[in-house]
Amino acid sequence: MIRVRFAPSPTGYLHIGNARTAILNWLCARHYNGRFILRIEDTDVKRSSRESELSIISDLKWLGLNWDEGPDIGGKFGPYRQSERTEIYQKVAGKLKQMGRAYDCYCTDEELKRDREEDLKNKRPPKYRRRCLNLTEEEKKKKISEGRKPSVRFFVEPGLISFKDLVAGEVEFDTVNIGDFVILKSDGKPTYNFAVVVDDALMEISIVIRGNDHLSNTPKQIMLYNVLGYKLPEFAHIPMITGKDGARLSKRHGATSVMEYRKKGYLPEAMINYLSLLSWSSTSGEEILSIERLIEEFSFERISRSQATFDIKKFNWLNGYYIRNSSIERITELCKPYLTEKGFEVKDDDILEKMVNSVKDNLDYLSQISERIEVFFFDRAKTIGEMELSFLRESNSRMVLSEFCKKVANIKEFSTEEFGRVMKEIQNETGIKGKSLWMPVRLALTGRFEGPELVKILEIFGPNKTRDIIIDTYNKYLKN
RNA sequence: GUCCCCUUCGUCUAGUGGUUAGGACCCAGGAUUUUCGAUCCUGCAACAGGGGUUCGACUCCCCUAGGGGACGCCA
Repeated sequence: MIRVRFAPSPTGYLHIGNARTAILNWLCARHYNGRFILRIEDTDVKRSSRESELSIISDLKWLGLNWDEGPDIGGKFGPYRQSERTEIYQKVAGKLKQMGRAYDCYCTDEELKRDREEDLKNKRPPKYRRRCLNLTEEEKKKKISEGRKPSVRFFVEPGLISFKDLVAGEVEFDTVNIGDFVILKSDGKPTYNFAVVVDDALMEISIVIRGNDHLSNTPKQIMLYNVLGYKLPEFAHIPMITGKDGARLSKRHGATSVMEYRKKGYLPEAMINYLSLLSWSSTSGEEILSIERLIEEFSFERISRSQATFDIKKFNWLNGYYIRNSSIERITELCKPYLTEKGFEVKDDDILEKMVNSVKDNLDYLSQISERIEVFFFDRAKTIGEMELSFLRESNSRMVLSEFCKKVANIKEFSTEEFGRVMKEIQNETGIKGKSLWMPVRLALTGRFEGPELVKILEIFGPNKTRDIIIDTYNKYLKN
């Protein structure tokens, strides 16, 4: 049974990079019919919060990633929150101390920092100097009486650690480059490198899929596995997602949280599809892939080793594709909150659907809806711009519109068919056609060069209102 | 500074010794269109550099350069 896990730290919103890690874990679990476990790594008391945990869970659910065991639903390997497993870590750390593979360290942050800076200044790799390795009982007592609380460090033995990563391939590390690292902080909480090993082992995680930034942590963890006699899992370090400058995705690259994209109106299936395309490709070469296809095609072999740049343009394209191919009912429903926010209320759902449908094919993301269908709520001919106005004042435009007004003024029951017939007449009589013929009408009606198709506006406004607006605009700007 | 990873069009990628180096996004042009867009078609554009190995290297090896990551009582 394949068991994989996603283990976020609840210190903020779900990050795009973490979301991708979650997706890959989930795809792997579903592909192999294994179990997907959610574990909360909240050992940093200061930075972790329940709000973050809740928002991460909410985003994961929105993406459609369901887990088989987790803090909210339990499971037989629980608890699934590290803050609730403190005694476990302390017991294991105690065992390590008994084995002589861990020891108390009384160094203060300041002392450690000073050593570090000195190493860096002398261009030496910063490494713990084992100041507390051979402390006598006297010295320990003295430190304690000074009010120092010890942390616990793992004793690193020299040697070569190598393993075969499912993505990175064969990797080897020399432990001389690794200092004795802290496994238990002075507040009694475990550090990441310690907790992750204990939990992954106890929760019987069989494949550890995580970001490539953890690759150099792996030898530390393998030492722990070995000393503790735990069964080693397989490792799969997936390439990181970067911004345009090649550095890991961060705030300065723009939106980095799933929440932000969610709010902007990106579709979850588009996000999963796009993120799965980063550092991975289908054997078929296709890029539009359903969740089912992604599960079916998941394979470590097709995950590339190089980092990928997050490209918002391609994401927009893909999201637009999904919007275009979703039902008008769904899109309309999803658009409602954005319209409400702008005060665009439409009682009749049929009309609203028509409005949304008139621009549905042009959206990158849903929140664009309000500006796109603004034309139906404002008389935009009243706020016409300079460029638009000068186009309207060209002789062709004047001719088209004056003819239009003249022909239409005496028609009692104006209809859509009538509208078409009148335009045809104008075309025949003046010889003006195409853009020159229709743009004046569009401008007079909407005040803008672009917008929904004219027929669709006509359909929503109705022939009479359409006519009235055009005549008004003509009278206002072109009468003399 | 030390260690680890990476390097094909601007971006995401295909490619596992012999290909006109393919696709997608972007961009440009055309078609269509009652605007923009959407759609269809066409085009632009890449093997980081240098050594090997080989009859033959994008592909295998080494070096250099560049990028990224780790070296925290953050995860």
